[in-house]
Amino acid sequence: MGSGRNSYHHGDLRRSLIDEGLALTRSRGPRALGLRAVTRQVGVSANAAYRHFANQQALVAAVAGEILEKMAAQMREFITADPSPDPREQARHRLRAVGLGYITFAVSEPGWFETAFFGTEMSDRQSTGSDDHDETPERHETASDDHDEAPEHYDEAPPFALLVEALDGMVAAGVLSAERRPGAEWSCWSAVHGFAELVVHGPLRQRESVEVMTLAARVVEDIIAGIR
Amino acid sequence: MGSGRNSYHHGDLRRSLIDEGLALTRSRGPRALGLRAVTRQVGVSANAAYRHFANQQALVAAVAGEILEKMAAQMREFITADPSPDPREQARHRLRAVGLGYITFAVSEPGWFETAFFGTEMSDRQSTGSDDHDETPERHETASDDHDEAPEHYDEAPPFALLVEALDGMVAAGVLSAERRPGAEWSCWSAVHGFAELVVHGPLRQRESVEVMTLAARVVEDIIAGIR
DNA sequence: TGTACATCAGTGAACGCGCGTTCACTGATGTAC
DNA sequence: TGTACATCAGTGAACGCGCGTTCACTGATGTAC
Repeated sequence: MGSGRNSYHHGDLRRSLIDEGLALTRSRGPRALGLRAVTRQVGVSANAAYRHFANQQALVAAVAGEILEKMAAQMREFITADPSPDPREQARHRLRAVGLGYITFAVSEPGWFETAFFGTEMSDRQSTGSDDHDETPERHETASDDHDEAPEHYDEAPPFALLVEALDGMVAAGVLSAERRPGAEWSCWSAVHGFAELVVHGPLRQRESVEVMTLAARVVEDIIAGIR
Repeated sequence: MGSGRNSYHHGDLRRSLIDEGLALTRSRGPRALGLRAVTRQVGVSANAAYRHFANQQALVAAVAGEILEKMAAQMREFITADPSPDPREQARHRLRAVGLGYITFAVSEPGWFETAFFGTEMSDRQSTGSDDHDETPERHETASDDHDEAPEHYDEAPPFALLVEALDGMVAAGVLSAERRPGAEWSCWSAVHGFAELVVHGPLRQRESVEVMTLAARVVEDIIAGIR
């Protein structure tokens, strides 16, 4: 039951594969996350991964899940730095922090950012595959493990949860009206995610990071102003 | 000089390859756009493409370029339907149309949408490749052709140009202040592009298209309100 | 109008690559007696 | 404490695939004389 122990053949290959997956995607993005590439890095035969993951997709999902946790952690860090005692300003700060945390993570870890979305996308493509037999697709038995796995849909992901909380907080603090609340998450997420894409894959790719964060602040201000 | 003529071996293979590239990406996205796949579809040997494109990337760029034109066309269609005689309302309508046209294109042609960005991204990754010899990289001689090619950076792309025009129009109509103008394109593009991503690859993927367009309208309204 | 020729758009085969996955296996481990 | 055994995490080889690109070539074309 002792977790880490290198007592056996490898010790904890599952953990190592995920860690190596994180390393590979961090520097080279989701397309570097192949079963062969990961096992090669770890120094294990290619099919050894099948003792721990049903297939490549399962590995990608596990890595994506951990990345989403890291992203949420970054966002929480931004939230914590909270100067104001005014609850209205606190609510605004919180929403701002959620947005800027999201963008900061994407900008500083583009490979991870891309993988998080690539991974979650992949994992629900599987349900759209064939049209023929519509029997229940044998819910995967891998569950009940820790919180390692990626959520099935990424609107259940931790970063999204933080956004929802922040918006609810805006309403509670009376700084966003209740009837403007529904749908506000899509405006916020769109602005922030779109900006991240423009920086990571788009025309803002080459810009200095100071400039990028200035523009990011503008985008976040604009969308917060806009949803009210 | 007659263009279409099936007078020779193929007639106009370059055109056919691009058309087939459009067909493939339309239904199956950018990853379906391989040299072998395209030539196979056209019914020509794999290496025949090299008579018309330096490499795969050049084909992708050409296809992406045509997609951006189609996207701009969609946006112009939205702009044209202009009911109001009031220039202030016209300016707002124009900006709204730019955003909704962009989203509509992405939603109705997700494969093309993805390809447009994938393609333009690919084509400037080449300049970031090696660090050793910094001699001038032999500007590609393919130029001087028609407007077939993709712009080198996609902030020069037709859809972006339409956005810039719309924002300038807002200032001209006095409905956006001059000092709020700089940077406004990034807020708008972020919101609209992000929303498109959420629909095409993200959590809004499965939603009904009526619902999607309702949400889209909200996002566009919010960001237009926010930039002022 | 007829013939020789240079051009160059296409062919077919091959190179070398990396991939996900499956197969029959081996051999270290913890456990039951 | 010592031995037999079932378990199961790993191995190594192979299957079959598709890819981009290069090579030496062929043969239809338009053109010069």
